[in-house]
Amino acid sequence: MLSETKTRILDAAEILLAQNGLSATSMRAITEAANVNLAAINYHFGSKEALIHAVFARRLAPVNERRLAMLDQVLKANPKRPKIRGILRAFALPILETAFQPTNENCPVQLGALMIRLYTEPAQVVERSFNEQMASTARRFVSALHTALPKLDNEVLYWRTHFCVGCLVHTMHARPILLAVSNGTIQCDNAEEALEQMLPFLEAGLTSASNS
Amino acid sequence: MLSETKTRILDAAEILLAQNGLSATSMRAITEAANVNLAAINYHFGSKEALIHAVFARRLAPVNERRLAMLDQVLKANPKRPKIRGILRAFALPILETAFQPTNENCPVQLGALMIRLYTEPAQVVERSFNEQMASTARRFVSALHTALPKLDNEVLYWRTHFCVGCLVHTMHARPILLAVSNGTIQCDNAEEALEQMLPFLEAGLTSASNS
DNA sequence: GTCTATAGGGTGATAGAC
DNA sequence: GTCTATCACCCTATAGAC
Repeated sequence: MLSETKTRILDAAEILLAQNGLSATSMRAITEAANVNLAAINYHFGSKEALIHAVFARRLAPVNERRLAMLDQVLKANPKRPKIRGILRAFALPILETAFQPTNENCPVQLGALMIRLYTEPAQVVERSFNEQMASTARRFVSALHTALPKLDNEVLYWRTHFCVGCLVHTMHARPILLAVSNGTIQCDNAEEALEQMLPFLEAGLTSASNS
Repeated sequence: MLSETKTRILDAAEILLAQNGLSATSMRAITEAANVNLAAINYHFGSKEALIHAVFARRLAPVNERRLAMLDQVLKANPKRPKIRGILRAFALPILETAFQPTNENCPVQLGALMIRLYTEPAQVVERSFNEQMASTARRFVSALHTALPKLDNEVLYWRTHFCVGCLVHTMHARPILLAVSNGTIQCDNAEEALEQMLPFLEAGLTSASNS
């Protein structure tokens, strides 16, 4: 069980890290927001880097558990030819929901903005988080897609999975851009709506002919 | 004409900003790499923020010029029903080429890693760069896609354009991830190869039925 | 477990000599 | 245009009192 202080630090840290990025967020800013002392971070986590890792681990672990549970369902329903739409949904929905669910009402932070740090911040800081939390999950999904699309060349499958991840990542963190380019037409404030737009696009891309 | 010092600062800055991010890159690191004095940045650019803006402007201006020139060609060839593949190519190729073209042989920096900062770093720092350099170009392309896909609902078109940008951005900056997940199968070291994989995927996504 | 105090160093920016 | 020197501030981490 986490101490209350530890939880308060994690809560404050994930909001600030998501908003401002990893290196732009100071331990001072975190401790002030969490109403704890500066030394508390080092006592509870050891260092800023270890705190960052803990922030990612807390959010990613349950997301990936849910992803794999949903994937198992999809594979069990059609073991020989699992449904592409189901695989994509299992990959996207759990993380999209965290991206559209504010952590608390005072600060409706997009967790997508936190996730994007895994892909963009200087490698060594988040590499451990990425490898521990994401790599094995990604391989499970590529393997499922391979079963669903047996005729697709392996190399093409890797590329297309990569494109799917790109769509997902961009959808999670670049909502302001979508809002701006669409002149305010598109608000997009729930995961199901985003998913409904995304799934047909991704499935069509995955199943398209390689060159036409 | 730029002074030699100014150019050296821009060259050094773009490499470091791309590698380490905006706030993690100090003016001291830049001036050391450029072999100029610390005060030179403030003399030539005024501030760190103004330097960052100059770095983006120098690279994005020619890219967007080329994009719009290519788009004009595509629109002129088929004014009433321009080819989707051509529009996508005009949007993607110019920036992909800069992403795969090292700025100099000493440090083969991916310019894609620099571009991604436009999407991920704290908004106010790059907002001006984004608005000045990207927003109008994006609108021209959305409008062209609208002409090419007249039956597509406006809202759906915005979403799908957004997904296309996501694929492109991810392809430009996340090459290491593609390399890792594919177990080293995919090297991907030139723009044409990436484009060949991307265009069928995006076109299929853009033209897919909205719900199936 | 939580605090204060501080070490030791990096940061952007600027004044002023040359 | 380019330098040195310096200001005022922020940073992470830790020692040691309570």
